[in-house]
Amino acid sequence: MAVNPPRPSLPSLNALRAFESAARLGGFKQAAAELNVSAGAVAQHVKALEDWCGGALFIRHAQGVSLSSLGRQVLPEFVEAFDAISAASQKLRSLAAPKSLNIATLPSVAQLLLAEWLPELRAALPEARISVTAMETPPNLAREPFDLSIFFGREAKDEGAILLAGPDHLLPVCAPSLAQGVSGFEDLMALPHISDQFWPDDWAHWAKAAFPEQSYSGTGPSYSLYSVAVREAVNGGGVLMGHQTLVAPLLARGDLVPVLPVKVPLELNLTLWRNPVLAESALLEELVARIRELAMRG
Amino acid sequence: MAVNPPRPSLPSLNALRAFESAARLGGFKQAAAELNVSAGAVAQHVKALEDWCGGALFIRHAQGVSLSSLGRQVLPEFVEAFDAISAASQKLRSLAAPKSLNIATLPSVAQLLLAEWLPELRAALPEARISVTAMETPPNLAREPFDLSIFFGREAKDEGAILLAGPDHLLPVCAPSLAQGVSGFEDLMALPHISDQFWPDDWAHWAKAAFPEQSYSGTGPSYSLYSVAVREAVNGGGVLMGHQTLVAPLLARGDLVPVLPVKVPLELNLTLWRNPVLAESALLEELVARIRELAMRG
DNA sequence: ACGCAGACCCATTTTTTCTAGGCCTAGTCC
DNA sequence: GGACTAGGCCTAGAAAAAATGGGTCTGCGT
Repeated sequence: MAVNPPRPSLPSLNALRAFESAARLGGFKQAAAELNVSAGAVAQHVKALEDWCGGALFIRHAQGVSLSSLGRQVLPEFVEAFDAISAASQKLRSLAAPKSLNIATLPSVAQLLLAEWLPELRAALPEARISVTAMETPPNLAREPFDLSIFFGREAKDEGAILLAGPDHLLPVCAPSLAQGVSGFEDLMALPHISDQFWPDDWAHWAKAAFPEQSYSGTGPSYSLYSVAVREAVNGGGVLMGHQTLVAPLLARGDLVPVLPVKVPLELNLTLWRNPVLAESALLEELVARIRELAMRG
Repeated sequence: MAVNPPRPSLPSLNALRAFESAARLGGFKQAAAELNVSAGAVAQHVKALEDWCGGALFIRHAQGVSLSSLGRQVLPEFVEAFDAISAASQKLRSLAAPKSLNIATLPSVAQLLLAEWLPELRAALPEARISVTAMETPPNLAREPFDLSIFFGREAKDEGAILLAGPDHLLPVCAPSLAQGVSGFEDLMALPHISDQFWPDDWAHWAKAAFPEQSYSGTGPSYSLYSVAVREAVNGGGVLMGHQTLVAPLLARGDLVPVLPVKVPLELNLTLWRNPVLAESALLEELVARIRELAMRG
């Protein structure tokens, strides 16, 4: 008795993080996505925290939750605290491995642009260790361990955002051999339409903007990786609805050609974001400058 | 493929906490005590963190560890961040249950003083829910969920410290019946000496200061709980080396009497600490004021 | 030289955490 | 107004993480 009775303690850090995430993003589901767990796990953490403090942090509605007044009062502190943890971890990472530069980007950008640029980047920064991580959704740079991210954004007005290319355009492209004799919408429709699962509406969007009077109902093979779709197009497997930003190197090289000279602008700009919590680093500066250069050139 | 590839993520919060604790306290063992786990667990967490960032955070010596330069660079950020987490949690607790007041104290203080005071405290603060948690070592109020702590301290110059009683004194006490006819050191030595395992040197200390020319080699029953020792003394089981601060109520009531009129001062002051991270609270103010009053009176 | 303190390593066990799938509720869309 | 859907809740069981414990190693201080 009285040896080491369990002392009351603060709630588990993971529970606090689940609360912070759910409160900041406005839902257990979004928090679950951010934390890479199931929504149920988040719900359990939040419940544990509510049990600990004895008050409700969220008001449960049939569709979603909203912060209770208690939750609203404490949220800012937790956001700041977890921001501080993340920032400290990032600092630790960058101090421990100052030569390693981590880039997060879309699989398509990684395979079609970065793979193109990397030899030159490596040559320009021989001492750096550049890693590329492909992902579908942009990382929260304040919370995930990357130095840079390259994604398509609507407008690059966030802090640390750098426009890499003007508005993206859609244009149908295919292998040179396949393009011969195609001169109008009908000809184009007669060919197989390659599409990508990440941008499933590209064909419809292009058709509607380019040939509003025609009705488009396309079918064709679809791929989850844009680069595979591109490869198929290069191999003569059909016509791909090309994102100019991404297929530019292949157009320049002549591997692909525009089928019809009709470009449709999109509200997507290839944008580079720098991690806002990281300290200045000459190496990183240099990498950013090189990428800008390469993007401009392409 | 490319569905949801595991994204690199920040290190686990528990690993970061283990690092922070070990670095702040200067050893895995101390960190283990603070976190209520074994030292091996702390070592594993720290190792995981070192693997994550790829650098050593501690330099291992045969006896203990010391911070590496990397560890030294990032420690302050982590300390601040975890302080912020703790503060936010405390705020959550106090907002969710504003009427509950948690006091941490020594078992002896809880049983001999607080138990004495509680009826009056409850009467003075009827709406409050006062909880008392007994523990051997003072809590880190910035990190553990208590509003107040009451412990013996050398000098109350920390922030938030309030002296509850002047320097503590040792004096031998026993039941009135047993005290009769005891008039000197010899008489006292002839009686059973009750001692407490938390302060095992009380008798020797008192004897050396009060009767330096005599040699003391005492034996007698020893109890892990001071209050049990006190009860034994009240029941006539022997002479207890009393801490004046603690036995004052019993002396006042006549349950115990001084055996010899020889008090020896100690460098221990019963001190009350207020949680430094908590916001102002009228209820807490009132409780502090009442406790001061009761302590002064006793 | 010896004993000791403190940390490491690793297999095992315990605890925590996560998932899966069914249920419930309230908007929404024919 | 009935079906559908989104978003959370609950519970059991599975999976993963963390903790323990004991054997080992290394220098420091007697």
